[in-house]
Amino acid sequence: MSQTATTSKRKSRPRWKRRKDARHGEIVAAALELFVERGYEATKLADVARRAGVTKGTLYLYFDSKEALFKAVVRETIVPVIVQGEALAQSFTGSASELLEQLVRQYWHLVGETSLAGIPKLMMAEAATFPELTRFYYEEVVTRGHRLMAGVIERGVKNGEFRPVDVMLAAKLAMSPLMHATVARQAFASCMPEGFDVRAYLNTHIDLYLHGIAKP
Amino acid sequence: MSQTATTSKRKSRPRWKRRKDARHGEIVAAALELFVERGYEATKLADVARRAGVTKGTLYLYFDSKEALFKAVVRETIVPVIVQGEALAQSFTGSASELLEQLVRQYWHLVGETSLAGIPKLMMAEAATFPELTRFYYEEVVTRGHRLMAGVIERGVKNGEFRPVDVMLAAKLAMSPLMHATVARQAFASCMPEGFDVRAYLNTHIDLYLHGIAKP
Amino acid sequence: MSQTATTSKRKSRPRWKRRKDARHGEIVAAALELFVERGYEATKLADVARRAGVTKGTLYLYFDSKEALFKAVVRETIVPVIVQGEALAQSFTGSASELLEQLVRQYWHLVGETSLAGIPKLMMAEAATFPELTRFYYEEVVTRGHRLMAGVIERGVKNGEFRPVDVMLAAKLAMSPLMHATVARQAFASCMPEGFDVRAYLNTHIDLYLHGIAKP
Amino acid sequence: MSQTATTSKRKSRPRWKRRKDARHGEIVAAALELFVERGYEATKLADVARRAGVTKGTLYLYFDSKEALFKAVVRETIVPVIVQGEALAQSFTGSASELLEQLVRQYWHLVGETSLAGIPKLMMAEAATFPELTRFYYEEVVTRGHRLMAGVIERGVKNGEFRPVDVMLAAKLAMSPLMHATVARQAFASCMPEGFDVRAYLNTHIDLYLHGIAKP
DNA sequence: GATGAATGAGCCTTCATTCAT
DNA sequence: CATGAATGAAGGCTCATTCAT
Repeated sequence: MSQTATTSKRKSRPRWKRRKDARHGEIVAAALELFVERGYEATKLADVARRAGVTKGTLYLYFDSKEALFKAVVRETIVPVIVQGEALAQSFTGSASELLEQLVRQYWHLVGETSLAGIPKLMMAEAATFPELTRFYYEEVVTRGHRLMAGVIERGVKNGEFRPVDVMLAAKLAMSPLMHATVARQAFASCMPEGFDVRAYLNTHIDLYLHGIAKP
Repeated sequence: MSQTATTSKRKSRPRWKRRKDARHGEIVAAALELFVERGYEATKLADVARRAGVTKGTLYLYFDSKEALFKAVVRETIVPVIVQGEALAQSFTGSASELLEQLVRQYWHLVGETSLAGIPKLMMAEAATFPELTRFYYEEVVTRGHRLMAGVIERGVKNGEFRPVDVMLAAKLAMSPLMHATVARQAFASCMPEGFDVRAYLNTHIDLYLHGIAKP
Repeated sequence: MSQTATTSKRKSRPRWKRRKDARHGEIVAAALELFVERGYEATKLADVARRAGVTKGTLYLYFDSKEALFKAVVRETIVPVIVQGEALAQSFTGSASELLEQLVRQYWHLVGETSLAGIPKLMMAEAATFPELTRFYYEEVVTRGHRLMAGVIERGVKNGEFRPVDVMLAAKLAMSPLMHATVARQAFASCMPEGFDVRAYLNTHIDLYLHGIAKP
Repeated sequence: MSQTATTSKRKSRPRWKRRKDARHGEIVAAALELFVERGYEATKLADVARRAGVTKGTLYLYFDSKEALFKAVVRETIVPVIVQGEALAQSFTGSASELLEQLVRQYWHLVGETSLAGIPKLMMAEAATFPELTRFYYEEVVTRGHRLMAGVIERGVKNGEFRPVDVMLAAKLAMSPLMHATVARQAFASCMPEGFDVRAYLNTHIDLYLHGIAKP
């Protein structure tokens, strides 16, 4: 809800443009929330519009159709994740174990705990409806994420920290508890009134996993 | 699908009754497929009817509404899983490690590989729409499953096979790769043309997990 | 609930026939109630069947369609009224005033207070849907009723009891408070919790009317 | 039918705002005609829309449901009648007999002869379906109308024009021929090809009634 | 004669999309 | 750039009617 861009009038263009850009973002944000909450079909454009503070007609000034909006939501929301992931990969230093732990915790910090957490659930739910988008997501997010993790594990194997394993499978197994927690948390939030102790869950995962892969 | 109704014509009634009993199951089966494929909202009752080999009106002889059909699909499909889970629990003998491995493989055999695999994905996708059903599922399936696994792990801890761990968290972590694979497979099936080597995935999971939890 | 008709076989026809005739009447009675209560369109054949103690299919053994059932209900129910009216006409003795009063009271006794009271309301409501039936009703019931009353009034005029009036109009005016009360009572029953003092209403009507038409 | 459907779209688009205000009334008018003609259940929203010159969907921009439309039709149509009735009551001068006659003729002029005449028939037919609306109608229209008439009669009794009578009953009896004629005319219009000489009917009613109630 | 499972046309209602203002 | 009235294509659900048993 970043309102009023009425401050400086110096640049006449920027004003509008900024407003326009803001609108775009506000609509995407509203749509993300609703798509995650209710799923694609059950989300009404009227609700998206209301939550974004515009009218239905306005949506069509920014997006061609509901489908286009959905795709934009996923694509635009996921891009930062990819970028962050890549950045993370390059800044790695230290042992493989430390990196792996860091990656796991970072994922939760950057995705699991933020509004981005809805995206995986959304993709699971709507994959069949948007095959092309799903392929994009699978390749640019899932696979890339796995490769990121696989690289770390490979380092560990090569430098003798880890046992020799199929690094791609090991990467998937390092991620899957995260993925599942992300998705399940969206679904079962209301069933776990006392919440879900993510910290302990992550600690245990890292502990078990690193013990499991460590060279004896 | 179509049952042979050609058995015996002794009783005059059975013909109809058998048909009627069969219909229920056929409709549920058709609905399950479509709900999993497309989600609740996107599934049209006309399609369910067509796939079940009946007309739209007939659905209402068996279910009060689309919502009721959905709930019936989940409940009736999930009950066998619960029952099998309980049965499995009691037939356990052998070491905790063996049991854990067996449980993991059994789950995949009985759920991951069958049409039941669609249910978890369905629940993830539609949880917010059916809170009551979600609670039922969470308590009768998720939690029960976790407890089953937790019991095994506790055995292992007590008899010295496993390190002392939070058994409930450890149980969740033993299951989450399975859950995630079940759900992701539904969603990304078309993205993995060469399939997904489940056997290797399970082997690696069991290997890593048992190494991770084993007493040094 | 057809019983086994295996007891006495002497008269094969009468037994069944009686049952069959009874069915017919039970269905008509059930239909009358429901048509009056809810109107033609809002009355479901399933409800008629249930109230008559048969199944939907059975209705079609007795009536060709919902429309046919409706017409039968009106015709069969109204015939006794006509017959009684005719009988009444012939048994008249006494002064015109007495006859008029008697007719008014009889109408209420035979129609207004019985289940026949629903018919006028029904005809008012559904007249446009069944023009042919409406014509039948108008001619055989309404007009005939008016003529009956007109005859009495004519007697009164001729023998000097009543002022010279248009007998047909006077007849209608003698009846209309009855008709309106009959119809309104059906409609507003629930709005008049203390009931509606019909006796006083009739007394006042007769009093005013006879004073109004009496020769000064 | 009676209306010349001059609502056509000949003219190039009128102003939206003006259109929107008009739409409401046009829909109500179209619905009134059809509800009266066919009854609530038999009236299809598609027909209402067509007669109002809009599409089905548009109806829902103005009314929440078919039921809401029905209630609006009755309420909005009946309010003017109530208002006129009240106005009439206050403008009364002259003898009670004159007032009564005036009231009777006014009713026919303002209701019996206009499109409002359909409302009483509608309420008779659908009362059971809309109890709340019926109560409103009974209290705000029927009872109020009776009280209006009762006031006039009471005046007459007090000033010696009329005999002492139960004024409420007398009021009902002054109105019931009007009510019945209103309703019956809707129903039996097609059965009275030569029409129905309302003038003579009203004259006779007034004549008989005033003679009947007059102090001897 | 009775049954009741099955049908399918049709209705109310929703909602993504368009377009004149 | 924004609006919001209007559209029309479905979709869920009902119910009169049929027919094999």
